[in-house]
Amino acid sequence: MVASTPETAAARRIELRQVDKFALRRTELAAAALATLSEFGYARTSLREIAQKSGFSHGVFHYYFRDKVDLITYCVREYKAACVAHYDEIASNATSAEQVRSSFAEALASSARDDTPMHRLWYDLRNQSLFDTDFQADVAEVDDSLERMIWRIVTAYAAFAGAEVVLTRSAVYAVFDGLFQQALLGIHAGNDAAVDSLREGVRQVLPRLLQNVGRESTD
Amino acid sequence: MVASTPETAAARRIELRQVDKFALRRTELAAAALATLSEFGYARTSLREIAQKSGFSHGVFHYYFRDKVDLITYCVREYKAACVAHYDEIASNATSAEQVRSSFAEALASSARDDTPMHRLWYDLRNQSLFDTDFQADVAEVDDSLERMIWRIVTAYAAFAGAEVVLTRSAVYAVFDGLFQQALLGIHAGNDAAVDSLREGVRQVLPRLLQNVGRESTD
DNA sequence: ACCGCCTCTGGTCAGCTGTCCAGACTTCTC
DNA sequence: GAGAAGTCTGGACAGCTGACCAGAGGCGGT
Repeated sequence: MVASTPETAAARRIELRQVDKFALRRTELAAAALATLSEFGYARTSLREIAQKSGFSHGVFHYYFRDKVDLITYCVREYKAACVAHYDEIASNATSAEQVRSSFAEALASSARDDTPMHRLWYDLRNQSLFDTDFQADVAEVDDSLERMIWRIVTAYAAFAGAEVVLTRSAVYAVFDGLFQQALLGIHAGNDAAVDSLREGVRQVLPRLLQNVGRESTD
Repeated sequence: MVASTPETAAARRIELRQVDKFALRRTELAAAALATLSEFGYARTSLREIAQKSGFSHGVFHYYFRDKVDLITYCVREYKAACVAHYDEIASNATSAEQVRSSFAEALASSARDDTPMHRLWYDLRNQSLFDTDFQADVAEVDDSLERMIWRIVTAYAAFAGAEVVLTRSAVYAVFDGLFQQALLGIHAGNDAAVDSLREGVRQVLPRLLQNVGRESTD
Protein backbone atom coordinates (compact mmCIF):
# COMPACT_ATOMS: atom_id res chain seq x y z
CA MET A 1 0.00 0.00 0.00
CA VAL A 2 1.21 3.51 -0.84
CA ALA A 3 1.44 6.00 2.03
CA SER A 4 -1.34 8.56 1.84
CA THR A 5 -1.04 12.29 1.84
CA PRO A 6 -3.39 13.99 4.32
CA GLU A 7 -5.77 14.99 1.55
CA THR A 8 -6.10 11.57 0.02
CA ALA A 9 -6.47 10.01 3.46
CA ALA A 10 -9.33 12.32 4.30
CA ALA A 11 -10.86 11.75 0.90
CA ARG A 12 -10.59 8.02 1.41
CA ARG A 13 -12.17 8.26 4.83
CA ILE A 14 -15.05 10.19 3.37
CA GLU A 15 -15.33 7.84 0.50
CA LEU A 16 -15.38 4.85 2.81
CA ARG A 17 -18.06 6.41 4.96
CA GLN A 18 -20.09 7.05 1.84
CA VAL A 19 -19.47 3.56 0.62
CA ASP A 20 -20.70 2.27 3.95
CA LYS A 21 -23.82 4.37 3.78
CA PHE A 22 -24.29 3.32 0.21
CA ALA A 23 -23.87 -0.35 1.08
CA LEU A 24 -26.18 0.07 4.05
CA ARG A 25 -28.89 1.55 1.90
CA ARG A 26 -28.45 -1.19 -0.66
CA THR A 27 -28.91 -3.80 2.04
CA GLU A 28 -31.97 -1.98 3.34
CA LEU A 29 -33.54 -1.80 -0.09
CA ALA A 30 -32.64 -5.41 -0.80
CA ALA A 31 -34.32 -6.47 2.42
CA ALA A 32 -37.48 -4.66 1.35
CA ALA A 33 -37.26 -6.27 -2.05
CA LEU A 34 -36.83 -9.69 -0.47
CA ALA A 35 -39.99 -9.19 1.56
CA THR A 36 -42.08 -8.43 -1.51
CA LEU A 37 -40.40 -11.05 -3.67
CA SER A 38 -41.02 -13.74 -1.11
CA GLU A 39 -44.65 -12.73 -0.99
CA PHE A 40 -45.40 -12.69 -4.71
CA GLY A 41 -42.60 -14.63 -6.36
CA TYR A 42 -40.27 -13.61 -9.13
CA ALA A 43 -42.78 -13.64 -11.96
CA ARG A 44 -45.31 -11.40 -10.24
CA THR A 45 -43.09 -8.85 -8.54
CA SER A 46 -42.43 -5.51 -10.19
CA LEU A 47 -40.09 -2.79 -9.04
CA ARG A 48 -43.04 -0.52 -8.44
CA GLU A 49 -44.65 -3.11 -6.21
CA ILE A 50 -41.42 -3.48 -4.24
CA ALA A 51 -41.12 0.29 -3.93
CA GLN A 52 -44.70 0.76 -2.82
CA LYS A 53 -44.46 -1.92 -0.13
CA SER A 54 -41.16 -0.53 1.11
CA GLY A 55 -42.26 3.12 1.33
CA PHE A 56 -39.57 4.26 -1.10
CA SER A 57 -40.11 5.70 -4.52
CA HIS A 58 -39.51 3.37 -7.44
CA GLY A 59 -36.75 5.64 -8.70
CA VAL A 60 -34.46 5.05 -5.77
CA PHE A 61 -34.00 1.42 -6.68
CA HIS A 62 -32.41 2.48 -9.93
CA TYR A 63 -30.13 4.77 -8.04
CA TYR A 64 -28.75 1.93 -5.91
CA PHE A 65 -29.04 -0.92 -8.39
CA ARG A 66 -28.07 -0.99 -12.04
CA ASP A 67 -31.23 -2.85 -13.00
CA LYS A 68 -33.69 -5.42 -11.76
CA VAL A 69 -31.25 -8.28 -12.23
CA ASP A 70 -28.67 -6.45 -10.13
CA LEU A 71 -31.20 -5.99 -7.35
CA ILE A 72 -32.37 -9.59 -7.30
CA THR A 73 -28.82 -10.91 -7.51
CA TYR A 74 -27.99 -8.87 -4.44
CA CYS A 75 -31.07 -10.30 -2.73
CA VAL A 76 -29.93 -13.84 -3.46
CA ARG A 77 -26.58 -13.14 -1.81
CA GLU A 78 -28.32 -11.69 1.24
CA TYR A 79 -30.43 -14.81 1.48
CA LYS A 80 -27.37 -17.00 1.52
CA ALA A 81 -25.69 -15.06 4.31
CA ALA A 82 -28.75 -15.26 6.52
CA CYS A 83 -29.35 -18.92 5.78
CA VAL A 84 -25.91 -20.42 6.18
CA ALA A 85 -25.16 -18.55 9.40
CA HIS A 86 -28.30 -19.98 10.92
CA TYR A 87 -27.30 -23.60 10.41
CA ASP A 88 -23.59 -23.46 11.00
CA GLU A 89 -23.80 -23.74 14.77
CA ILE A 90 -25.46 -27.14 14.60
CA ALA A 91 -22.31 -28.98 13.67
CA SER A 92 -20.05 -26.98 15.95
CA ASN A 93 -22.17 -27.12 19.11
CA ALA A 94 -22.98 -30.81 19.07
CA THR A 95 -21.38 -33.44 21.29
CA SER A 96 -22.94 -36.63 19.98
CA ALA A 97 -24.35 -38.17 16.82
CA GLU A 98 -27.82 -38.21 18.25
CA GLN A 99 -27.59 -34.54 19.10
CA VAL A 100 -26.54 -33.68 15.57
CA ARG A 101 -29.41 -35.71 14.24
CA SER A 102 -31.99 -34.04 16.46
CA SER A 103 -30.66 -30.55 15.94
CA PHE A 104 -30.46 -30.97 12.21
CA ALA A 105 -33.96 -32.37 11.88
CA GLU A 106 -35.36 -29.69 14.14
CA ALA A 107 -33.50 -26.91 12.38
CA LEU A 108 -34.82 -27.92 8.98
CA ALA A 109 -38.33 -28.39 10.32
CA SER A 110 -38.57 -25.08 12.14
CA SER A 111 -36.94 -23.22 9.27
CA ALA A 112 -39.49 -24.65 6.86
CA ARG A 113 -42.24 -23.67 9.27
CA ASP A 114 -41.03 -20.19 10.16
CA ASP A 115 -39.43 -18.98 6.96
CA THR A 116 -41.76 -20.54 4.43
CA PRO A 117 -42.04 -17.49 2.15
CA MET A 118 -38.31 -16.95 1.98
CA HIS A 119 -37.62 -20.56 1.13
CA ARG A 120 -40.21 -20.70 -1.61
CA LEU A 121 -38.56 -17.62 -3.08
CA TRP A 122 -35.22 -19.37 -3.01
CA TYR A 123 -36.61 -22.29 -4.98
CA ASP A 124 -38.28 -19.88 -7.34
CA LEU A 125 -35.05 -18.03 -8.03
CA ARG A 126 -33.07 -21.24 -8.31
CA ASN A 127 -35.51 -22.35 -10.97
CA GLN A 128 -35.22 -19.03 -12.77
CA SER A 129 -31.53 -19.74 -13.12
CA LEU A 130 -32.49 -22.72 -15.28
CA PHE A 131 -33.96 -20.31 -17.81
CA ASP A 132 -32.11 -17.07 -17.32
CA THR A 133 -28.33 -17.05 -17.34
CA ASP A 134 -28.32 -13.79 -15.39
CA PHE A 135 -28.84 -15.53 -12.07
CA GLN A 136 -26.99 -18.71 -12.88
CA ALA A 137 -23.61 -17.88 -11.36
CA ASP A 138 -24.94 -16.41 -8.13
CA VAL A 139 -27.54 -19.09 -7.63
CA ALA A 140 -24.95 -21.79 -8.21
CA GLU A 141 -22.70 -20.18 -5.64
CA VAL A 142 -25.46 -20.08 -3.04
CA ASP A 143 -26.51 -23.62 -3.82
CA ASP A 144 -22.93 -24.73 -3.42
CA SER A 145 -22.60 -23.05 -0.05
CA LEU A 146 -25.82 -24.69 1.10
CA GLU A 147 -24.44 -28.00 -0.12
CA ARG A 148 -21.25 -27.48 1.88
CA MET A 149 -23.27 -26.54 4.92
CA ILE A 150 -25.29 -29.75 4.76
CA TRP A 151 -22.13 -31.71 4.15
CA ARG A 152 -20.48 -30.26 7.24
CA ILE A 153 -23.42 -31.37 9.35
CA VAL A 154 -23.63 -34.84 7.85
CA THR A 155 -19.91 -35.50 8.11
CA ALA A 156 -19.98 -34.28 11.71
CA TYR A 157 -22.78 -36.75 12.34
CA ALA A 158 -20.79 -39.52 10.67
CA ALA A 159 -17.70 -38.70 12.73
CA PHE A 160 -19.64 -38.97 15.98
CA ALA A 161 -21.16 -42.23 14.78
CA GLY A 162 -17.77 -43.60 13.75
CA ALA A 163 -18.98 -44.29 10.24
CA GLU A 164 -18.61 -43.05 6.68
CA VAL A 165 -21.03 -41.26 4.42
CA VAL A 166 -21.81 -43.42 1.41
CA LEU A 167 -23.21 -40.74 -0.88
CA THR A 168 -21.41 -37.88 -2.57
CA ARG A 169 -21.68 -34.42 -1.15
CA SER A 170 -23.97 -33.43 -3.97
CA ALA A 171 -26.28 -36.41 -3.51
CA VAL A 172 -26.53 -35.87 0.24
CA TYR A 173 -27.58 -32.28 -0.35
CA ALA A 174 -30.05 -33.34 -3.00
CA VAL A 175 -31.74 -35.80 -0.67
CA PHE A 176 -32.34 -33.32 2.14
CA ASP A 177 -33.19 -30.57 -0.30
CA GLY A 178 -35.86 -32.81 -1.76
CA LEU A 179 -37.33 -33.52 1.64
CA PHE A 180 -37.31 -29.84 2.46
CA GLN A 181 -38.95 -28.80 -0.75
CA GLN A 182 -41.66 -31.41 -0.40
CA ALA A 183 -42.35 -30.09 3.10
CA LEU A 184 -42.72 -26.60 1.66
CA LEU A 185 -45.28 -27.84 -0.83
CA GLY A 186 -47.09 -29.63 1.96
CA ILE A 187 -47.14 -26.56 4.19
CA HIS A 188 -48.51 -24.44 1.40
CA ALA A 189 -51.17 -27.02 0.62
CA GLY A 190 -52.37 -26.78 4.21
CA ASN A 191 -51.05 -30.16 5.28
CA ASP A 192 -50.52 -29.68 9.02
CA ALA A 193 -48.35 -32.77 9.28
CA ALA A 194 -45.82 -31.52 6.70
CA VAL A 195 -43.39 -30.05 9.23
CA ASP A 196 -43.45 -33.16 11.41
CA SER A 197 -43.03 -35.32 8.32
CA LEU A 198 -39.96 -33.34 7.35
CA ARG A 199 -38.45 -33.74 10.82
CA GLU A 200 -39.21 -37.43 10.86
CA GLY A 201 -37.99 -37.90 7.30
CA VAL A 202 -34.66 -36.26 8.08
CA ARG A 203 -34.29 -38.36 11.24
CA GLN A 204 -34.92 -41.55 9.32
CA VAL A 205 -32.81 -40.78 6.29
CA LEU A 206 -29.73 -39.44 8.05
CA PRO A 207 -28.52 -42.73 9.63
CA ARG A 208 -29.11 -44.55 6.38
CA LEU A 209 -26.54 -42.47 4.56
CA LEU A 210 -23.81 -44.04 6.68
CA GLN A 211 -22.02 -47.34 6.63
CA ASN A 212 -19.59 -48.81 9.12
CA VAL A 213 -15.96 -48.11 8.36
CA GLY A 214 -14.23 -51.06 6.71
CA ARG A 215 -17.40 -52.72 5.45
CA GLU A 216 -18.23 -52.68 1.77
CA SER A 217 -21.71 -51.96 0.51
CA THR A 218 -23.47 -54.22 -1.95
CA ASP A 219 -22.98 -52.80 -5.40
CA MET B 1 -79.69 -41.66 -20.38
CA VAL B 2 -82.84 -40.65 -22.29
CA ALA B 3 -83.49 -42.40 -25.63
CA SER B 4 -82.65 -40.10 -28.50
CA THR B 5 -84.90 -39.07 -31.33
CA PRO B 6 -83.18 -39.25 -34.73
CA GLU B 7 -82.59 -35.54 -34.71
CA THR B 8 -80.98 -35.40 -31.29
CA ALA B 9 -78.90 -38.47 -32.10
CA ALA B 10 -77.56 -36.80 -35.21
CA ALA B 11 -76.99 -33.60 -33.33
CA ARG B 12 -75.14 -35.46 -30.64
CA ARG B 13 -73.01 -37.28 -33.19
CA ILE B 14 -72.11 -33.97 -34.75
CA GLU B 15 -71.55 -32.43 -31.39
CA LEU B 16 -69.28 -35.28 -30.38
CA ARG B 17 -67.30 -35.00 -33.56
CA GLN B 18 -66.95 -31.29 -32.93
CA VAL B 19 -65.97 -31.91 -29.35
CA ASP B 20 -63.32 -34.30 -30.59
CA LYS B 21 -62.01 -31.77 -33.06
CA PHE B 22 -62.14 -29.14 -30.38
CA ALA B 23 -60.26 -31.30 -27.90
CA LEU B 24 -57.76 -32.26 -30.58
CA ARG B 25 -57.03 -28.65 -31.35
CA ARG B 26 -56.69 -27.86 -27.68
CA THR B 27 -54.12 -30.60 -27.31
CA GLU B 28 -52.28 -29.36 -30.36
CA LEU B 29 -52.16 -25.81 -29.08
CA ALA B 30 -51.17 -26.99 -25.62
CA ALA B 31 -48.30 -28.96 -27.12
CA ALA B 32 -47.10 -25.85 -28.89
CA ALA B 33 -47.43 -23.88 -25.69
CA LEU B 34 -45.47 -26.53 -23.81
CA ALA B 35 -42.63 -26.25 -26.28
CA THR B 36 -42.31 -22.51 -25.82
CA LEU B 37 -42.90 -22.61 -22.08
CA SER B 38 -40.21 -25.20 -21.61
CA GLU B 39 -37.84 -23.02 -23.57
CA PHE B 40 -38.40 -19.72 -21.79
CA GLY B 41 -40.08 -20.61 -18.49
CA TYR B 42 -43.30 -19.35 -17.02
CA ALA B 43 -42.17 -15.83 -16.19
CA ARG B 44 -40.83 -15.06 -19.67
CA THR B 45 -43.43 -16.66 -21.91
CA SER B 46 -46.23 -14.57 -23.39
CA LEU B 47 -49.19 -15.77 -25.40
CA ARG B 48 -47.88 -13.89 -28.38
CA GLU B 49 -44.54 -15.67 -28.12
CA ILE B 50 -46.30 -19.02 -27.94
CA ALA B 51 -48.45 -18.11 -30.91
CA GLN B 52 -45.55 -16.92 -33.02
CA LYS B 53 -43.50 -20.05 -32.35
CA SER B 54 -46.47 -22.27 -33.11
CA GLY B 55 -47.49 -20.58 -36.37
CA PHE B 56 -50.95 -19.74 -35.08
CA SER B 57 -52.33 -16.31 -34.44
CA HIS B 58 -52.45 -15.17 -30.85
CA GLY B 59 -56.22 -14.87 -31.02
CA VAL B 60 -56.80 -18.55 -31.49
CA PHE B 61 -55.49 -19.34 -28.04
CA HIS B 62 -58.27 -17.24 -26.55
CA TYR B 63 -60.73 -19.14 -28.64
CA TYR B 64 -59.68 -22.51 -27.26
CA PHE B 65 -58.69 -21.45 -23.75
CA ARG B 66 -60.53 -19.17 -21.37
CA ASP B 67 -57.33 -17.40 -20.39
CA LYS B 68 -53.64 -17.95 -19.85
CA VAL B 69 -54.18 -19.87 -16.64
CA ASP B 70 -56.56 -22.23 -18.41
CA LEU B 71 -53.95 -22.88 -21.09
CA ILE B 72 -51.11 -23.56 -18.70
CA THR B 73 -53.28 -25.73 -16.48
CA TYR B 74 -54.09 -27.83 -19.51
CA CYS B 75 -50.38 -28.02 -20.29
CA VAL B 76 -49.63 -29.30 -16.81
CA ARG B 77 -52.15 -32.09 -17.25
CA GLU B 78 -50.62 -33.02 -20.59
CA TYR B 79 -47.21 -33.18 -18.96
CA LYS B 80 -48.47 -35.59 -16.36
CA ALA B 81 -49.97 -37.96 -18.88
CA ALA B 82 -46.76 -38.13 -20.88
CA CYS B 83 -44.57 -38.52 -17.84
CA VAL B 84 -46.37 -41.17 -15.83
CA ALA B 85 -46.97 -43.42 -18.83
CA HIS B 86 -43.27 -43.42 -19.54
CA TYR B 87 -42.28 -44.80 -16.15
CA ASP B 88 -45.10 -47.17 -15.44
CA GLU B 89 -43.64 -50.06 -17.35
CA ILE B 90 -40.57 -50.23 -15.13
CA ALA B 91 -42.36 -51.82 -12.23
CA SER B 92 -44.50 -54.09 -14.36
CA ASN B 93 -41.79 -55.45 -16.66
CA ALA B 94 -39.21 -56.26 -14.03
CA THR B 95 -38.40 -59.73 -12.74
CA SER B 96 -35.86 -58.98 -10.03
CA ALA B 97 -34.89 -56.33 -7.51
CA GLU B 98 -31.68 -55.62 -9.33
CA GLN B 99 -33.56 -55.15 -12.58
CA VAL B 100 -35.92 -52.66 -10.97
CA ARG B 101 -32.97 -50.80 -9.54
CA SER B 102 -31.15 -50.58 -12.85
CA SER B 103 -34.23 -49.69 -14.87
CA PHE B 104 -35.30 -47.06 -12.41
CA ALA B 105 -31.90 -45.42 -12.21
CA GLU B 106 -31.52 -45.50 -15.96
CA ALA B 107 -35.02 -44.17 -16.58
CA LEU B 108 -34.46 -41.18 -14.31
CA ALA B 109 -31.03 -40.52 -15.76
CA SER B 110 -32.05 -40.66 -19.40
CA SER B 111 -35.20 -38.67 -18.77
CA ALA B 112 -33.16 -35.95 -17.10
CA ARG B 113 -30.77 -36.02 -20.04
CA ASP B 114 -33.30 -36.14 -22.86
CA ASP B 115 -36.19 -34.10 -21.53
CA THR B 116 -34.30 -31.44 -19.63
CA PRO B 117 -36.39 -28.48 -20.82
CA MET B 118 -39.69 -30.15 -20.00
CA HIS B 119 -38.58 -31.08 -16.52
CA ARG B 120 -37.29 -27.65 -15.69
CA LEU B 121 -40.67 -26.33 -16.76
CA TRP B 122 -42.36 -28.75 -14.41
CA TYR B 123 -40.32 -27.50 -11.49
CA ASP B 124 -41.00 -23.96 -12.56
CA LEU B 125 -44.75 -24.50 -12.61
CA ARG B 126 -44.69 -26.46 -9.38
CA ASN B 127 -43.00 -23.47 -7.77
CA GLN B 128 -45.54 -21.08 -9.27
CA SER B 129 -48.18 -23.04 -7.40
CA LEU B 130 -46.50 -21.88 -4.17
CA PHE B 131 -47.38 -18.31 -5.08
CA ASP B 132 -50.42 -18.54 -7.30
CA THR B 133 -53.42 -20.51 -6.14
CA ASP B 134 -54.57 -20.90 -9.72
CA PHE B 135 -52.22 -23.80 -10.38
CA GLN B 136 -52.23 -25.26 -6.93
CA ALA B 137 -54.87 -27.93 -7.36
CA ASP B 138 -53.64 -29.23 -10.69
CA VAL B 139 -50.00 -29.16 -9.70
CA ALA B 140 -50.79 -31.02 -6.49
CA GLU B 141 -52.63 -33.64 -8.49
CA VAL B 142 -49.72 -34.17 -10.86
CA ASP B 143 -47.24 -34.23 -8.00
CA ASP B 144 -49.36 -36.81 -6.26
CA SER B 145 -49.49 -39.02 -9.32
CA LEU B 146 -45.72 -38.76 -9.68
CA GLU B 147 -45.42 -39.69 -6.03
CA ARG B 148 -47.60 -42.75 -6.56
CA MET B 149 -45.57 -43.71 -9.60
CA ILE B 150 -42.32 -43.62 -7.63
CA TRP B 151 -43.97 -45.49 -4.80
CA ARG B 152 -45.09 -48.27 -7.14
CA ILE B 153 -41.54 -48.73 -8.35
CA VAL B 154 -39.97 -48.64 -4.90
CA THR B 155 -42.49 -51.04 -3.40
CA ALA B 156 -41.97 -53.37 -6.35
CA TYR B 157 -38.26 -53.22 -5.64
CA ALA B 158 -38.87 -53.94 -1.96
CA ALA B 159 -41.10 -56.85 -2.78
CA PHE B 160 -38.44 -58.46 -4.98
CA ALA B 161 -35.87 -57.84 -2.25
CA GLY B 162 -38.13 -59.31 0.41
CA ALA B 163 -37.89 -56.20 2.52
CA GLU B 164 -39.92 -53.22 3.66
CA VAL B 165 -39.65 -49.57 2.77
CA VAL B 166 -38.82 -47.57 5.86
CA LEU B 167 -39.85 -44.14 4.65
CA THR B 168 -43.29 -42.78 3.93
CA ARG B 169 -44.50 -42.55 0.36
CA SER B 170 -44.07 -38.81 0.44
CA ALA B 171 -40.52 -38.98 1.79
CA VAL B 172 -39.48 -41.55 -0.78
CA TYR B 173 -40.73 -39.32 -3.55
CA ALA B 174 -39.03 -36.30 -2.01
CA VAL B 175 -35.67 -38.07 -1.92
CA PHE B 176 -35.65 -39.07 -5.57
CA ASP B 177 -37.18 -35.79 -6.62
CA GLY B 178 -34.34 -34.01 -4.88
CA LEU B 179 -31.76 -36.11 -6.68
CA PHE B 180 -33.48 -35.48 -9.98
CA GLN B 181 -33.71 -31.77 -9.51
CA GLN B 182 -30.08 -31.51 -8.51
CA ALA B 183 -29.16 -33.38 -11.67
CA LEU B 184 -31.17 -30.89 -13.69
CA LEU B 185 -29.25 -28.01 -12.15
CA GLY B 186 -26.01 -29.83 -12.86
CA ILE B 187 -26.91 -30.47 -16.47
CA HIS B 188 -27.81 -26.86 -17.00
CA ALA B 189 -24.58 -25.72 -15.39
CA GLY B 190 -22.68 -27.78 -17.93
CA ASN B 191 -21.58 -30.48 -15.50
CA ASP B 192 -21.12 -33.48 -17.76
CA ALA B 193 -21.11 -35.91 -14.86
CA ALA B 194 -24.54 -34.82 -13.63
CA VAL B 195 -26.47 -37.57 -15.42
CA ASP B 196 -24.11 -40.28 -14.24
CA SER B 197 -24.23 -38.87 -10.73
CA LEU B 198 -28.01 -39.07 -10.79
CA ARG B 199 -27.94 -42.69 -11.94
CA GLU B 200 -25.37 -43.59 -9.32
CA GLY B 201 -27.18 -41.64 -6.62
CA VAL B 202 -30.42 -43.45 -7.32
CA ARG B 203 -28.64 -46.81 -7.32
CA GLN B 204 -27.06 -46.10 -3.97
CA VAL B 205 -30.06 -44.59 -2.25
CA LEU B 206 -32.66 -47.14 -3.31
CA PRO B 207 -31.37 -50.14 -1.27
CA ARG B 208 -30.92 -47.93 1.77
CA LEU B 209 -34.62 -47.17 1.94
CA LEU B 210 -35.29 -50.80 2.83
CA GLN B 211 -34.98 -52.83 5.98
CA ASN B 212 -35.36 -56.53 6.47
CA VAL B 213 -38.81 -57.65 7.51
CA GLY B 214 -39.07 -58.27 11.25
CA ARG B 215 -36.06 -56.20 12.25
CA GLU B 216 -36.53 -52.89 14.02
CA SER B 217 -34.59 -49.81 13.08
CA THR B 218 -32.76 -47.71 15.64
CA ASP B 219 -35.00 -44.80 16.54
C1' DA C 1 -76.74 -23.15 -53.89
C1' DC C 2 -77.62 -21.41 -49.73
C1' DC C 3 -77.39 -20.76 -44.86
C1' DG C 4 -75.65 -21.17 -40.25
C1' DC C 5 -72.14 -22.41 -37.32
C1' DC C 6 -67.46 -23.16 -36.29
C1' DT C 7 -62.78 -21.49 -36.79
C1' DC C 8 -59.48 -18.24 -37.10
C1' DT C 9 -57.32 -13.65 -37.90
C1' DG C 10 -55.26 -9.49 -36.72
C1' DG C 11 -56.26 -5.05 -34.92
C1' DT C 12 -57.24 -2.51 -30.68
C1' DC C 13 -57.27 -1.37 -25.93
C1' DA C 14 -56.05 -0.47 -21.16
C1' DG C 15 -52.81 -1.59 -17.99
C1' DC C 16 -48.33 -2.67 -16.41
C1' DT C 17 -43.13 -2.94 -16.71
C1' DG C 18 -38.26 -1.46 -16.66
C1' DT C 19 -35.72 2.37 -17.55
C1' DC C 20 -34.38 7.02 -17.80
C1' DC C 21 -34.11 11.70 -16.21
C1' DA C 22 -34.82 16.59 -14.78
C1' DG C 23 -35.11 18.63 -10.84
C1' DA C 24 -36.01 19.07 -5.73
C1' DC C 25 -34.18 18.06 -1.41
C1' DT C 26 -30.53 16.78 2.03
C1' DT C 27 -26.00 16.33 3.79
C1' DC C 28 -21.37 17.35 4.01
C1' DT C 29 -17.17 20.26 3.37
C1' DC C 30 -14.73 24.30 3.63
C1' DG D 1 -23.51 30.06 4.86
C1' DA D 2 -22.12 29.05 0.18
C1' DG D 3 -21.30 25.59 -2.80
C1' DA D 4 -20.81 20.93 -4.11
C1' DA D 5 -21.82 16.29 -3.88
C1' DG D 6 -24.93 12.90 -2.76
C1' DT D 7 -29.72 11.36 -2.35
C1' DC D 8 -34.30 10.93 -3.63
C1' DT D 9 -38.73 11.91 -6.12
C1' DG D 10 -42.17 11.24 -9.39
C1' DG D 11 -43.27 11.99 -14.15
C1' DA D 12 -42.44 10.41 -18.94
C1' DC D 13 -41.61 7.02 -22.35
C1' DA D 14 -41.45 2.98 -25.25
C1' DG D 15 -42.39 -1.65 -25.22
C1' DC D 16 -44.92 -5.56 -23.97
C1' DT D 17 -48.92 -8.22 -22.03
C1' DG D 18 -53.51 -10.43 -21.63
C1' DA D 19 -57.88 -9.79 -23.07
C1' DC D 20 -61.46 -8.59 -26.18
C1' DC D 21 -63.80 -8.28 -30.56
C1' DA D 22 -65.46 -7.37 -35.32
C1' DG D 23 -65.25 -9.57 -39.21
C1' DA D 24 -63.24 -12.80 -42.80
C1' DG D 25 -63.02 -17.49 -44.24
C1' DG D 26 -64.33 -22.31 -44.39
C1' DC D 27 -67.09 -26.32 -43.68
C1' DG D 28 -71.10 -29.25 -43.24
C1' DG D 29 -76.04 -29.87 -43.55
C1' DT D 30 -80.14 -29.16 -46.04
